[in-house]
Amino acid sequence: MDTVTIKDIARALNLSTSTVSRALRGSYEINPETKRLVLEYAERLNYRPNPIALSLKGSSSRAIGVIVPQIANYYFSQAINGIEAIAYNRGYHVIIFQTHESYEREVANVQQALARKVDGLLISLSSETSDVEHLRELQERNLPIVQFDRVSNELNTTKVVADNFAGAFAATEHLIKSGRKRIAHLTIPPWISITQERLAGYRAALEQYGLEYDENLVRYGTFGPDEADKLVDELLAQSPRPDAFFTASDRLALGALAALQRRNIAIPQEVSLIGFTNLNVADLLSPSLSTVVQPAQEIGQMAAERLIELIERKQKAAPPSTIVVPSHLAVRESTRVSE
Amino acid sequence: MDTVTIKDIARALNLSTSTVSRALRGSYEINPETKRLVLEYAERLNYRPNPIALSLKGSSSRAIGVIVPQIANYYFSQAINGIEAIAYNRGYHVIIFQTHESYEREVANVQQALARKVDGLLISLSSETSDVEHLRELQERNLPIVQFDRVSNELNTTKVVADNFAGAFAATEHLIKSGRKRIAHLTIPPWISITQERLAGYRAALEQYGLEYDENLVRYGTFGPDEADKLVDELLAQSPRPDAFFTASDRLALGALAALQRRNIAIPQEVSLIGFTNLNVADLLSPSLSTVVQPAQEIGQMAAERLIELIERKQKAAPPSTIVVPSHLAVRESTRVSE
DNA sequence: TTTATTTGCGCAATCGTTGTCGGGAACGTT
DNA sequence: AACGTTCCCGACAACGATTGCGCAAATAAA
Repeated sequence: MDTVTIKDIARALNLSTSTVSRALRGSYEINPETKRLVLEYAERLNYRPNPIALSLKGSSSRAIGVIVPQIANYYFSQAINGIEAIAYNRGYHVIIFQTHESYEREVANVQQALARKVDGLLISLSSETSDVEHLRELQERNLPIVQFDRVSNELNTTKVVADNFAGAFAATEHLIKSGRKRIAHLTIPPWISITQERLAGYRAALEQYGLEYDENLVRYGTFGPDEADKLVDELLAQSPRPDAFFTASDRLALGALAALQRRNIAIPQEVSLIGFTNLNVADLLSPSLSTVVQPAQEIGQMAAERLIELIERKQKAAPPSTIVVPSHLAVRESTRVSE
Repeated sequence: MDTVTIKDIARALNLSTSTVSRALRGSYEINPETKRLVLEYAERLNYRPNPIALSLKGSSSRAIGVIVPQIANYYFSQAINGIEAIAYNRGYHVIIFQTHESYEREVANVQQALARKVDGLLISLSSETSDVEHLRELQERNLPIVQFDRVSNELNTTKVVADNFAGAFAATEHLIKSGRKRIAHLTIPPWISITQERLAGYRAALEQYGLEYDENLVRYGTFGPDEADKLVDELLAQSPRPDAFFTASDRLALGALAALQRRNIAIPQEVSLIGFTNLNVADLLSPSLSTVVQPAQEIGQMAAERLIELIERKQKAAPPSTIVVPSHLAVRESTRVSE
């Protein structure tokens, strides 16, 4: 009584549903005149095919699942923004799932996405995830998957990531060139892909400039609140004290900034601070925060584009590859030494 | 071959699909023994009912649609976070739509949500929306709707909003009490509900403290980028010059802050600045920004709770009401005058 | 005129699940 | 012995759309 179905059209035009269906999708074996009639009537009634019926029929659901640790995070919300923009243009819907950094919820979310018959999955792994069997299974069932940001190399899928190595290298190099010698690295859990890459970039820069890598200067946070305080304390307790902090996430950067200010440590006079973040307010902070800028939205866009290509081309799509989106250095007050 | 259906179970146990279906939902007219058999087998095969088939069948899709202007906005991403948390607990999925502040896309999104057979809709109107016929129609079709944040009073639905009047009143009062006399109000488009309420709070405070309301001090922005600059210029050009700015959104607050700094106007010495925002970095800005804090996540949660109640109780749910979530004042440096 | 071929369309199955109906077996009641 | 009840369960249709198959009429070829 409510929404128009193919049956309504068939009844009204005294045709069979098959004919209407074929007319609507322009099958060659329908009389042009009949076709016109159907099309006009459908237009007039504002007919829209029922996507639920279509998914049930087995074709596609025109929905993609997006699994991220947390929506209320500037990085991910921007990435989702990019994803949604592409998906919308291509006629797909986006169903969002949050893992809240929990492996269990990630597995549950993957199941749910599957049950919803999403045509493909975009995922950024939770910090707890080390085992990726739940994804491998999907892959074997031929569900298109694209990983982004936090990816696992155990999984042979297309991946879209920022250039973490180069970004970390550039940040570290910048600190070294501005005269810093004991550069601490405050980062996220070690088993996450981006942690490794950033750490590698950090080490490579140290090495290139003849500074020793001291693992006591590296601290791994989780994603809990206010843990930066503790980590900063531990690092400051060392002697000689670090003269620079390189942090690997928004939260840690802000946490470190707040922690240092609370301890009345002058930035950048006493210690420099640079973040690997995505904050749009970095230059309004006090002091304005130097950052390695990640193109979150672009990453989301590219991931969505790749996924849709995978969905629509299936077998004949390009083989899994890793797309590295460049990041760039934004130098601001927090690392500006005037000596 | 892939996912387990009720048919597989029926075949394996030599039963009919009807019986299996009934056994699974514990119908009383199934032999307990049979029931046990079915349940066990289903458990073993990890059977999950196909939600697509269920939605087609006409019952519920266990999905709710969320329509917001923009995900990459701290307010909305937090609200969505709250929504998702509640939805997840109650077994619902969240399908996200962005309007990008476009009326046309809002209408399209509403249609899409409908086509997806969402069980209910949470919506925060786009800034372009003045006509709400597209929603009234849904309402007449008995689709549960809850409006939040940017709501229309043309529509008799449950609404969840921050206490915009009280928040604006408190902000204005605070500025007045700290000695400000010409308080400018930088706000969002006038036809949005929250604009009206905040404006009313602003006016009420002026009136209560015997200050004249000057409409030249009120400027309406859109949601475009970098427009704050222009508005700030216009306001500063007046004489006497405003000695305080009260802004109504994150973007305007940050824009005003940046604009004032670029003009080398000292905050709070020359002008005070207070925002009606949801920024988590407000106290790390330079100067730290006084704000009226909106409980975005809580608003999302309450909206989701109300919606699900509406969905599950249908007719016998509570009648539409407006839930006002209190906001509070956070005074920081940007309004701290030491005279 | 008879036989092929094309054109245009309908029938029925299908996807996974549920609701309506009805029917056989076992039991209890006269 | 005949009838009425329960108790369990299966057949069938339906939700909205697609699709393989087949069939009739019209046209072309023989």
